[in-house]
Amino acid sequence: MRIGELSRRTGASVRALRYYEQQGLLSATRTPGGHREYADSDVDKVALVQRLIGAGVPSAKMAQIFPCVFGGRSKPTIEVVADLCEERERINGMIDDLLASRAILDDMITDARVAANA
DNA sequence: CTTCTAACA
DNA sequence: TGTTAGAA
Repeated sequence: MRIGELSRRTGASVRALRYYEQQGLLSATRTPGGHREYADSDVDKVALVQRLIGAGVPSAKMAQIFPCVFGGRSKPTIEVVADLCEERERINGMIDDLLASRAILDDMITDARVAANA
């Protein structure tokens, strides 16, 4: 499929798709006319990238942190494992912040209900 | 009409 | 990232 279809099927902008390629997160073959040609499996790859971006993982480091998933055929390094654990910790922090935010909202909602019925 | 590259009020 | 120009 070409970039337009991949864009529609993933929700990622065409711009973002080309950007992912620059970051080494996506590979595409070229048609004789120079157009990018993607495989069906790239839909899932883009979904993963989007998920990681959503989790706050810098796209610049993704290619190095996940060599086992993207292009690089190298074996996971000790440092890679360390980076992975680091990201995990960061995400745990995000989860804690979200829980705290929800708790605050819960209190606000409770107070608002009391005020509304008062 | 779709994609490509390069660049920026 | 969006967007835009000019070309294929």
